[in-house]
Amino acid sequence: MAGERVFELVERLGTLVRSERRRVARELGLQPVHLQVLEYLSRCNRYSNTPQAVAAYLGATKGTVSQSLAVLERGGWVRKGADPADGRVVRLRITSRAERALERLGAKRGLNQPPGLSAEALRRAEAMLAALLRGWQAANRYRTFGVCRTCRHLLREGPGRFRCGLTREALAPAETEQVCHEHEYPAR
Amino acid sequence: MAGERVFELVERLGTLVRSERRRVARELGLQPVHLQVLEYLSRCNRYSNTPQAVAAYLGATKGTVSQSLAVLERGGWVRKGADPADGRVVRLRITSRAERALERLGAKRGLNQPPGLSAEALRRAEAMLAALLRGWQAANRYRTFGVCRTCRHLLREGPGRFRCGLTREALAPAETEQVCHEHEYPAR
DNA sequence: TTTGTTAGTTTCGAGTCGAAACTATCGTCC
DNA sequence: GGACGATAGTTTCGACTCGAAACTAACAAA
Repeated sequence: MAGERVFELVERLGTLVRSERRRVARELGLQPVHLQVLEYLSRCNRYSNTPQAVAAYLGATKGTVSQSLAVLERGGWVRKGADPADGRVVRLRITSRAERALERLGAKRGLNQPPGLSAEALRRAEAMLAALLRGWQAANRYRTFGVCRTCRHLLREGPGRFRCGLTREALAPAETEQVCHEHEYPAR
Repeated sequence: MAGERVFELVERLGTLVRSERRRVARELGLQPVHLQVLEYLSRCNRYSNTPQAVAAYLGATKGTVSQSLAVLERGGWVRKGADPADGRVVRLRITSRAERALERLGAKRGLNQPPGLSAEALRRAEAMLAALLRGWQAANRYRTFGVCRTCRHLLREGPGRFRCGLTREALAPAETEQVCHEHEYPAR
């Protein structure tokens, strides 16, 4: 069956990406998972920077994430803060040190792009992978972690004026490009 | 840049596949990596069933793999044997117990195929992913771990008659569908 | 006020992982 | 044939992951 083969290819690609990440993480003296946490926190919006959201994103338990965050905090990569509205909630922010590290990493990552593929082929691959991801996430009821721009809850109130239909809060245009743990694709 | 976005999508897909694998592994009382090892050993050919090949496949060090294999052997999933020609080499075989477990797993995996994609779309996705994988592997000089059928070393000596150009040995048709650690795509 | 829920932390044991030191075997070169 | 170097694996160490379960604290509702 074709789905089987696709599954396998994604696995192999995943192995490659992972071993690449492992290499980079070691350079920074971090575990691969730490890098994933930092990458997520650097791209998520203000509703999604909690330990719980990180756990959902990684598909790990909250206990595990709690420990990883402790390590990251000790190392000066992440700072924890209290939520003004809810005393139970912890708000996570990456430090400027982590930001700089991620920037260097992003610059490097641009270098190891798959060669031998035209820009057009890359665009098609991107669309295909996105569809694949949506299908799988829907089938397995995972959180989708998309950006607001593609979310069913986003309200467009005018040119450059946005609002989240869930929280009723206004969103800056730049914020609609961030990842949200409440993200849902529109019903088709 | 488009490559960046593709990289990200592959990562997200990888996370999904991994958390799915974690679930299945836990059912069997195994670590996710153990499952990967068993899957590899069930599909590789007779040149590729060594600890070193497993390490290359996983992108891990031989020390790490050695420990994982010890765990798998203790649990009765894998058996080690000596190589008749080279006293340094260990040959790995999965037990019938492991084979049965993988079969049940494969049957299940068929169920969680991405829905909402036509057979044609799946075929295109497959080709796209394969090209992506080849590009990345070539760029980073990773071993490709393809099946003999797609290898530059495979010699076709007649209908249903094959030979490996590296080892000079004859290969049964079924063997040309197995994964090899010496695999290389033809020069383009 | 009690009861239940939610967000996080802590603890435990088995295992991962890389690095480095180590053993054993195989080729090669003189 | 013996020395040397390469190769295949194993072992050891320390920091960390991971899930499960017990736990704390804050919130919510009845």
